[in-house]
Amino acid sequence: MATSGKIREPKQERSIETKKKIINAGYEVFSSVGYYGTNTAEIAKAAGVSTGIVYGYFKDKRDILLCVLDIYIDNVTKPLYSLMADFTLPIGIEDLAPAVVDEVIKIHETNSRIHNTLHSLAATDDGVNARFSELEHKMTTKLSAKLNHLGIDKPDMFERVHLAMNIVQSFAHEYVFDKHQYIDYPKMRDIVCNSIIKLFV
Amino acid sequence: MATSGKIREPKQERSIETKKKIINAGYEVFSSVGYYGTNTAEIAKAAGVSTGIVYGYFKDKRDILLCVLDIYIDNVTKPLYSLMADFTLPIGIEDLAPAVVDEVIKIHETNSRIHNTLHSLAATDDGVNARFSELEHKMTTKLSAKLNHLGIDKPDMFERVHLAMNIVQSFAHEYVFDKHQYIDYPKMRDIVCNSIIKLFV
Amino acid sequence: MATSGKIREPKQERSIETKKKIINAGYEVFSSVGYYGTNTAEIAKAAGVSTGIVYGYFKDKRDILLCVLDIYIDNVTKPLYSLMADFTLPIGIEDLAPAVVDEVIKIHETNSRIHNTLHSLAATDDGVNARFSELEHKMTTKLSAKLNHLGIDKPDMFERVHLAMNIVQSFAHEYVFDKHQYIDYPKMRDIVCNSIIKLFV
Amino acid sequence: MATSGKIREPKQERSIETKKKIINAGYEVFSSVGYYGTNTAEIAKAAGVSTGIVYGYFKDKRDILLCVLDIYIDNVTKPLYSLMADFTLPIGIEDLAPAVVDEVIKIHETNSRIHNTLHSLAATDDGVNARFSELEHKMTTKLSAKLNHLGIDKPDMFERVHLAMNIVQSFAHEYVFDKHQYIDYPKMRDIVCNSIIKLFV
DNA sequence: GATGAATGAGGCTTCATTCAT
DNA sequence: TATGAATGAAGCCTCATTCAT
Repeated sequence: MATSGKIREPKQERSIETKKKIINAGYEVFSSVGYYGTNTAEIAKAAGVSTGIVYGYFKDKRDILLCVLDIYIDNVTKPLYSLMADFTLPIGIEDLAPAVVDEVIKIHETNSRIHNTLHSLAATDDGVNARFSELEHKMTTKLSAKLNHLGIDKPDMFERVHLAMNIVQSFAHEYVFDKHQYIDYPKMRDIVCNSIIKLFV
Repeated sequence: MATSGKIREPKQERSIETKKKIINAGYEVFSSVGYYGTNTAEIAKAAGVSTGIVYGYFKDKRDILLCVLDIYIDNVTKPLYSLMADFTLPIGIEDLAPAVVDEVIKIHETNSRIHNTLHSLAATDDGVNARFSELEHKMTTKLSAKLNHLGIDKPDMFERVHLAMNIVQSFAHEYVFDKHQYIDYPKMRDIVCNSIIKLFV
Repeated sequence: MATSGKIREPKQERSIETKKKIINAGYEVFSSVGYYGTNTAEIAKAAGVSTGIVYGYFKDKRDILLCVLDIYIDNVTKPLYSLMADFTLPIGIEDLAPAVVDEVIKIHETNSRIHNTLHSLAATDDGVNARFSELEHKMTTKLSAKLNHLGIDKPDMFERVHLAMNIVQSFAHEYVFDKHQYIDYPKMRDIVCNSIIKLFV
Repeated sequence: MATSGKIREPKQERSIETKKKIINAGYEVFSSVGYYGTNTAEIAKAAGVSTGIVYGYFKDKRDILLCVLDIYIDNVTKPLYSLMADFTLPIGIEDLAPAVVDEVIKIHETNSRIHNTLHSLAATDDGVNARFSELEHKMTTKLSAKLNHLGIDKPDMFERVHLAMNIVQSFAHEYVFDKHQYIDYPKMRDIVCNSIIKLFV
């Protein structure tokens, strides 16, 4: 993040703490009422700081969002990377797929609301959009490499992995929000797993 | 839908035309800069009318959006229903899937930007969200019935159809925005078709 | 009412009727929600005419109010003049005062709400204010003359009559709105009558 | 009174000062052009502050008015209460009445215009109306008690006191605005005093 | 005369951001 | 650093009035 001269890059313990508090407050507030449904005063209040100081740490409101996005990306990637690290040979896609699906659901359960907010903004904010793309790119690359490493290989791996990710993500979203009463989500989960498996066998 | 007493329910040619102009302007403006990136004055200007008259036809800014949403839903459903009507026996899922995928891509090419805007709002607007859910429900039901009618049957049809729709939709989105340079979208299209086919054989 | 060239002074039956309908509608609407609580469209609607034609008969919104004020003044003065005409010798202030008080109450019962509205505007509208002053002036003069004619005479008659009118009016207002629960209004009426009587004996 | 979360309940010197400035500006502006004849921007300007900060201290425009009403009530009641406190035995209604009348005139000379504005709104605003009623109630009660204490007693005291107040008030109003040229106000004052005296002897 | 659609100025209010302390 | 009061641009909406038909 290119921070202009006016914005402090906090070095001291206390400052770092304050900045974190604001980001966390932003995370909460943006999660529950969205970016446009809130205002900086509320974020400051939720963080337990004054309105003014927010602009000591952030260039503007969007800058807070960008930091929240960083947190979100961490929240999403870390457990997945960690899960991937746990996969060791011998393991087949049959075991891998459900594990990933369930993990993504778990991640979504904690982050679905901020996901919504951030995703909403990707439509109009190129910066946000770019980060989502980058995230997908990284995940695709990492996952492909991992699968390859585990002996799972097919032509057009990027395309398959990417598609798999799309499927899992849109399913996790539905699952968490439990949008449709006519859908049996546990059953759907099995079908999802199966579809993914079939992508790699 | 429920228009209060103050809102004109246009009967005359001229009124209907004006209302349409505003909705179309809303469609354009919301498409290009999003709901929060614009204001009623700009919509009015784009429609070639005064600010005031907008409130003669719509309760508020959101009401315009809701009408744009109606248009969007029409734009999405009509060609699909029409496509479905064209499917007649004998036809297999192998032919059906690519046709649907290509049609959805085509639809998305015209409506992707408004789709983004509307989808963004579903996160914070229950009304918008409900309409999207309803749309998905209707599509799922119709498609299931159609497949069944064509002799394509499997257990858990709703779950399969719904998943298929999710897959197609998220793919079409990617395809249209051509987000990732490392993805070969035509190839991905084939994989998508294959995944869908496998859901129903 | 100096009506500018654009405003028709209706000559035809039908036009006169339309103008009356609008004034009556104004009377009703201004009575129930006040001058600022309404708008010309509502008046037109209540009158069963179009918005546009209102400006065929009236210069502006205020002009309607001024005509309503005329009606109000008629409503107030006519019954009082008629009552005064009924007073014939021999009659004393003891009989006269209660009769007037009761008549004013009766008048207020029908016109209290428009009275409120009009009185409100007198504070900021010099025209309205002037008409109220004129009304009071006329009433004072007429009443003084009548009393004199009936042999009721005192020094400073204008002052006494005017005060008497003030008393009756403020009482009638309270009586109609029954504002204070701790007041026994019938009793208060008797005291009011007595006070007035004492002004002239 | 009930200030929502967003409204500053000023604690600091500076805040209190600003709030006062706005109320005073409201008092002036509402006095001279009425409630509907002005807008928040003008009030802010008159107070020497920005438009925005007004909404830091007040919920809306009406809220300012309510605070102005508080000031008005203070302006009216304090000198009267103070005058009443000065009355000590032995004193008769003959001395008391003129003192009160003159005091009310004095009060009205300073507050007549805001009185007009506020009174105007009582017609359509229940809150304002209620406060006026309450004020009258309090004054009636206090005055009755005081008179009783001074040995002035009659049946139906509330009715008499209330009527006396009405008389004084409507007279003071006329006196201040000097509405009628044909009225000799000093003479009228004497008649008013006499009427009041006669209510209590 | 009559209609009701259209105009556009202006009011109320919010809120990202700055500033005095 | 920190506070929270202050700024002012901008958004949404209303409504008296005009105008095309």
